[in-house]
Amino acid sequence: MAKIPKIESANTILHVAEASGLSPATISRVLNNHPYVKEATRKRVLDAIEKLNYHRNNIASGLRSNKSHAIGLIVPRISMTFQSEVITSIQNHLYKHGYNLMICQSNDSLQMEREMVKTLHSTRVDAVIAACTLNTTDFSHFDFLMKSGIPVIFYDRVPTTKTAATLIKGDDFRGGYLATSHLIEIGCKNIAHISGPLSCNLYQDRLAGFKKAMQQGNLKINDKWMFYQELTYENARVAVKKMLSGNERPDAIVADNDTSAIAVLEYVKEIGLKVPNDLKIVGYSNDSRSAIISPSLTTIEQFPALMGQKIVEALMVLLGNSGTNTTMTQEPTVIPVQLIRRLSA
Amino acid sequence: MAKIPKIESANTILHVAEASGLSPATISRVLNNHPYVKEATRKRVLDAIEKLNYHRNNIASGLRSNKSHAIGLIVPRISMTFQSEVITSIQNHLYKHGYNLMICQSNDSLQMEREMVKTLHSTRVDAVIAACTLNTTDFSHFDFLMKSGIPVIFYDRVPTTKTAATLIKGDDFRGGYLATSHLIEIGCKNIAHISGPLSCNLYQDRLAGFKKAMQQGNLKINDKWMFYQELTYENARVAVKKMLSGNERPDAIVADNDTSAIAVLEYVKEIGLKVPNDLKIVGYSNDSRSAIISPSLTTIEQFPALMGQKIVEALMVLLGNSGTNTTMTQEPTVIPVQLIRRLSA
DNA sequence: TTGTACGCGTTATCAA
DNA sequence: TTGATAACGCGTACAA
Repeated sequence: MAKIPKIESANTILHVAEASGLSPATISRVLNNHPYVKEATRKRVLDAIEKLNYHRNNIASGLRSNKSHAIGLIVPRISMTFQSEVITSIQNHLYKHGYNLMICQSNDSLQMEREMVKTLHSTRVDAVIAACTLNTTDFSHFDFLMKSGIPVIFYDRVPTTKTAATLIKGDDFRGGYLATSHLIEIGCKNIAHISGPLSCNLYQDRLAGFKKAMQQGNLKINDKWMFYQELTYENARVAVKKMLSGNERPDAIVADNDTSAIAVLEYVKEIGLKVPNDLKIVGYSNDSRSAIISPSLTTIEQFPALMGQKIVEALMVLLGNSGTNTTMTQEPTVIPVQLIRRLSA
Repeated sequence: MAKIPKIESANTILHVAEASGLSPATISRVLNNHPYVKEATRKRVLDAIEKLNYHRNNIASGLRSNKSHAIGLIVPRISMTFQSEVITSIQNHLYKHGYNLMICQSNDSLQMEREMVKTLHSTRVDAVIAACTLNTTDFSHFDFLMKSGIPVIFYDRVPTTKTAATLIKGDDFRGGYLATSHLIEIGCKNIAHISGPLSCNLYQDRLAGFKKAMQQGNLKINDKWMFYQELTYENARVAVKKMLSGNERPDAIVADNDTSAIAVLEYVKEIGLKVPNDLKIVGYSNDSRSAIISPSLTTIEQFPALMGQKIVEALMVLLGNSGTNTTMTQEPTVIPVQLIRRLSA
């Protein structure tokens, strides 16, 4: 037999009003830090609030004021290292500004992403932050939010076409460039590239950086060494196997994430080649595994915590909570990247 | 000059009612899948909803029905591998049941945790899921939620004292036991232990498992080899340095997380000892790094995805959404653990 | 500086 | 099976 707990239904401003001998309007004023409240009155109200253990009902408040103080976040997968670090940062900063974070993951499904936009609209979040799926090339489902007055910030995976949304992205061009030109500087001539799918801006930009460095180094790109694929461990393994089975072998590989670079590194060790002597490898993301593997992996740091901070700063401007009167630029905010040199290249 | 976007203010059920020539009440019935709506009427409503691109205002709905369809989550840090995998699982399962996830991180601060309980109460979440801070020994701030009719589920780091909340925990006793008895089976006699702080149930239980295995193996516990500390890389390094600088040296170390085990492994390699020959090491959590490091790390798998699933299942029972009529047991639900044997032990 | 009265959009109750 | 009406708790225009 389950015991039925006695539920104290929550106090309202009416209770506080009664307890303090004031009107509900005054209570509301105190709660919202209105001017024109006598200090003594404020104190009386705060005492009553304390005594009754009153907590504002944000649902009712939101209905009236049209502000939920919740921010929606759509993300492909919470547990991807880079994403989880951005999210950690976003949540910490948002909380300081009095906003809550409502989190949705699309699992890289475009259909889920579309659904979640609707859900977040229904929830009347004050804004939406989104990192899109790998295959989102049409971003029009987000227009609905903006038309309804809900600002949208895209980060990491962002639209390449014109949009009214705010964009915050890593410097993927420079990341691709740094990785490649580092290899060239240390003497590589035959550089392979494991890229992500070009439907996604990230990999377009990294590829452009790769090409730029190759061109500057007067190196030819060998199409047999270029792979465009989802960046899984298995795919990378297949790719490197192919590359190393031909007559000509690359002397270096640039991979667009650390998972792929790790797959390469492990395969190469398995078949008895030495890294970096026989083959040099550069990854992307500075995943926690990259410092641990041996030889440790040279990779590109993306500063996820900084990205989270910039996202929230931009959001506060959009929501009019920023101290500064900054006008939003239409240009994307670009988060820097840095080559972390370790032993693999 | 920023251009002011034209904001279409959202349609309400009143608009839908007008467009379909029905009353708001009927629209609401359709939205909530009430019985007693004629099929033809339902169709008429759905058409109007479609035409107007209507989306229910969950804030208003929540005010009236006293259900926000949001679940609060309090977690020490989103980006810890284990936590982020549990969260991923929780979010995926919750979404299927039509609930949103509002996420807060305490950064292992008890004061933040207390604040967040209040915030989530104000938000009128339908339930709260919490993994507490390392130093939460008094859980009374959660009582407030339960008194207000908001059920609480603790997972991973749970209270050891009696509580009305639902508990879902890993089998930490067995994890500690498996790690230790494995070492004993392969011949270790002098086993050290790097434990977390005993304020936390996790480490109490793992320690008890350790002791049980030691006792069964007729092995003596050497107090100089027992460390109780926050499980950081640096702390573990200091600990192992101390252990290996004495006259007697352990032949194996059980660490309560993989970060500590990795710190041990790296230090031991630095000073020229061989793992597993000179020293055997077992970690805890099956962190992604543990398979990558060399030698690869023997560790304990905790099945975070399963834990997330069980959390949501328990929640649906508490919220009365479960198909089954299961009565909640008062016993904690225990998620199994498994020894992952690799090369370090 | 404070109080009165109304409305936000939805759902529940009751009556038809 | 459907409609009229009140209520959820709060914020704000307006009056005092």
